[in-house]
Amino acid sequence: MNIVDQQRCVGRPREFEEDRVLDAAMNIFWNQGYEGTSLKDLCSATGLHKGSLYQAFGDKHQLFLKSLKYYMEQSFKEVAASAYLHDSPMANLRSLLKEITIKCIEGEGCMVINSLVEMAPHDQEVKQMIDQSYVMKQRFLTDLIDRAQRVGEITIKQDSDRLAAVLMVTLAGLAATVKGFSNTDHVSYVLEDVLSSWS
Amino acid sequence: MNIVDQQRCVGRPREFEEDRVLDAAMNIFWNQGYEGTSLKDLCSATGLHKGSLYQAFGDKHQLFLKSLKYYMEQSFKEVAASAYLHDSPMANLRSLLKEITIKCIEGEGCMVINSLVEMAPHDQEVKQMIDQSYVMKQRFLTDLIDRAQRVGEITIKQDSDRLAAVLMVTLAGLAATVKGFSNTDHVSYVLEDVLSSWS
DNA sequence: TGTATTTATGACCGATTGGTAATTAATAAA
DNA sequence: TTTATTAATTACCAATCGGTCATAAATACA
Repeated sequence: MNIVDQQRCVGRPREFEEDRVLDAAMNIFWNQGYEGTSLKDLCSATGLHKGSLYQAFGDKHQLFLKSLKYYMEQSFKEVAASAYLHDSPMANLRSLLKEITIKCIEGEGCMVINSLVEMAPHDQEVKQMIDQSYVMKQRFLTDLIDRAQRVGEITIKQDSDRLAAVLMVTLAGLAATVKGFSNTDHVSYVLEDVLSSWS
Repeated sequence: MNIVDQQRCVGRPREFEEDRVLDAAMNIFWNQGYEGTSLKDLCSATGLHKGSLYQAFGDKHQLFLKSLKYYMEQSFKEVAASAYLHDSPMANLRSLLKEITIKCIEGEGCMVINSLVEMAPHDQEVKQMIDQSYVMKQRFLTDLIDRAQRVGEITIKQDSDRLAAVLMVTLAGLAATVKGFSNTDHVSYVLEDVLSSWS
């Protein structure tokens, strides 16, 4: 019944771009957490009044879920590309991890890890979202490690699955650790050190 | 002027043990975070009315700081002992990490990492407390690694400082990761896998 | 030019927030 | 027994919380 490209053309037109609002909401949730962010904060960050916010995105919790989803999509896009720059799988892995590290330091953490720590134990929807992305990311890493192992760039003494799990935990640790450090030099080396012990 | 062991003996005596209240407050902050815990929560957890809570521990933030300090002391005591069980430094390191992992899974995370993620960027006092304990713990690990390197149980290809930093980040990652997993099998192996690549 | 429909705005809601202060109760010292 | 001192309890506070609703404004269509 619905025509796919049908524009909403009845009634007063929206005065905001949905993605720009989502981006603003994402940033403040990322920075302050769910409980730490009030509707007032969200209004001043997005420039919308709360009535509009509710009509467009639902209540605070729904808006958070949409913000988190938006974060996951954007951050993955931004970072995944750097895993296809080189011929060598190991070089790709390195540049991927380097890119993640940089983004993590720049953003002073990762919204997924923040939400995992704050909400996952008490919020089934958040937990599920994070779990899904976790599985996908770990698979992404496993593939990369697998290829590196097949060309002899990484030892085959350990399973690619388990090496990927190590990386996932290390990345989570990175995202937590950067929240407490002004000097991020030490942190930048950790992933390199982990990789260098795999050759 | 003050006699050290002088009991407070003037006025109505307290009906609670300070440590028991601190333990209850710690547990609920640990579980729900700072913003996620209300005074009502704290009252029902401790059994005290808020008037008493304020008189004895100050406001919510001060009570949190005292709870966090209490957590740090208790958890360190509980865990550090397992680093002196064996003759081999590597065996001591292993049992220490195993013990930390178990406690982390049992407690569904670590209050220090929770607080780091939620509060450190916006709370200077929390940040300082965590930073101090971080330095101490890393030094503790560095010593252990150093001894293991001197008896040839760990490769000297990498600096003990940097290996300790890797462990610290991995442990932070562990504390974050367990908050999203019902099945903790995979997680238990991560630290072993890291260690096994150091031999 | 109405009319229908959607959006923007701000007043409004009850509940809860962290925090205070007055009152009562319990003890030691005088 | 009176007095000083501290603790327990509760009534109370302004501010803020997340959320709703009535109204005005802006568009497409008839």
